[in-house]
Amino acid sequence: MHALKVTRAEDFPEWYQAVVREADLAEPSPTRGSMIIKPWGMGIWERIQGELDRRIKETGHDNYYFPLLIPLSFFAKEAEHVEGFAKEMAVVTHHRLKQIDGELKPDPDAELTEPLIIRPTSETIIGDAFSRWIVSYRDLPLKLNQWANVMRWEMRTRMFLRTAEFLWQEGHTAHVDEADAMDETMLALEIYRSFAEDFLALPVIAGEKPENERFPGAVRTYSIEAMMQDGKALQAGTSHYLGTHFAEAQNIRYQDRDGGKALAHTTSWGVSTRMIGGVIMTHGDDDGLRTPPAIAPRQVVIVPMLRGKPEDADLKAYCAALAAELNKESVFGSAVRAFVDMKDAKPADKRWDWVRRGAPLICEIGPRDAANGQVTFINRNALREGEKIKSHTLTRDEFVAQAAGLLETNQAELFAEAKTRLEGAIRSDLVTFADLERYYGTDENDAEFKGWARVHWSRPTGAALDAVGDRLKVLKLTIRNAPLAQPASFGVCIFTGAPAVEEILIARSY
RNA sequence: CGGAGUAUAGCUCAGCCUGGUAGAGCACCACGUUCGGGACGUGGGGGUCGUAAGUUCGAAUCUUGCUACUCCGACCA
Repeated sequence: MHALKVTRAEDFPEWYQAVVREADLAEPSPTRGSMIIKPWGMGIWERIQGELDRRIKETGHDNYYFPLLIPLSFFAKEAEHVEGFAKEMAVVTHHRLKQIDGELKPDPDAELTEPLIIRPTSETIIGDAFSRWIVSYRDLPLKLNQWANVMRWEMRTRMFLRTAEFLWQEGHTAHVDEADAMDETMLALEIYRSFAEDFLALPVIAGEKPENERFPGAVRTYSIEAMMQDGKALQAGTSHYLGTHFAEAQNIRYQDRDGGKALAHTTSWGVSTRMIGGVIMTHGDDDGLRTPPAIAPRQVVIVPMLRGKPEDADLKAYCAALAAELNKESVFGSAVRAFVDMKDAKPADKRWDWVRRGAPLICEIGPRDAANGQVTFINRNALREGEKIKSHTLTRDEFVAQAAGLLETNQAELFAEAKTRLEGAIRSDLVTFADLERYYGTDENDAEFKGWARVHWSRPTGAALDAVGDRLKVLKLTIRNAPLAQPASFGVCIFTGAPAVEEILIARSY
């Protein structure tokens, strides 16, 4: 009897929805396509924010905040960029409401002279600021970051993975030349890779996106790709080298040493609340989420077995003291986050609430534990032995001394498990397109687990690349990226038979 | 935006075919019994059946429009 009604094997999308709901991560909101992020979900995002913000600042970036609303005319300047986002922009056109025939409507007399766009991303308005702030080569590099919400009017939304409004971090930088901007692009990508692996326990493959998957307006786009438990790929972060496209569109020029005028080279990079979706689909099980300890808002949850009797006072004191001792320990560079769940509810219910949320260590302390100076706990990573819940008992001193180590072990185990799955599910023996068709098949009802394929190709461009995309689309596949780590020599292109120049990852994706 | 499905209590759903004025389980509240672990008994609160219109003496039930959500696709970071 699992804590969730749906299992991953029965229906993966339903299971995902169930985890989001049952783990108290988020719920659908009355606003179309948007979600209410609940405490456990927001707590996870706050941990992601805190650590990533630290790493971003550590590498020489400062935080700024730009406005939510962007003048429409700003988008007209970069053709590819506007083409990429035009179909999903929310537009603000009025500044007043009025009762008309008993209905509250935008006041026709209060139409804005220029419509405002709710930012889908901030390149344009930040570029405008850059053009004023950058005068000399001495002003470069300019390395900015902002934490913000953005809105893209998506046709089909899914909690955390693709919502109309989402939270993210967007870095924007300007540099003297391509070499310096490319260094920055790769630095951001490496921050994401190491952050995902070290902190979220998400093994990822970093690489360059093919031409047809680039960010609108980018010269080169890089991504980190993670593998979900259904074998699909999730793009968990992106970094773009924008060349001088935005500099040209927005006149970001500087005076160089020789007194000449030159265009700045810009970059942008971001990760969003989508990462939480990746954590769910990587680490969740049929009892809910297993939250990686590094991002768990509460790492050790203590559930006192209260019985509404006078002895409860002693038990509460014991639990409070235990939490205080744990809080003095440190793990992942911060204090251990221990919490006593004093909610007036049945202990068994509280236990299952924390199991579904995925608190890494759940202590269930009864009067006998308190009397004997013991701690009885379950480890969310190894919740069951067969069908039965497995509980452990240590002395209080032992538990306090070992807690940080247990959390670190759990973090490492989650990563190792996901890494093994990732590496075991990449086929590199598919060398012809027929091999690819045979493996992925075209049967609509084929629910068998399919991982990724790592294949050689000749990097076709333009119409030839579109043709490749069409052939893959039949198999519901897309090119994810060309991993940074490439072999010394190549075979032939799986699509054209021409000599290959690169290895790429192919997968079904979110 | 196309295809399919769904919409009845906080949640999961029954009732609809064959129209007669609202049900179950879980959750919630009270009391009691339990108590090293998703306990049990008794009692109780809670729904204008997504929405609008039509047919009818009478609509959760039949008809039509609309809306929202889920899944698949298209689109997309």
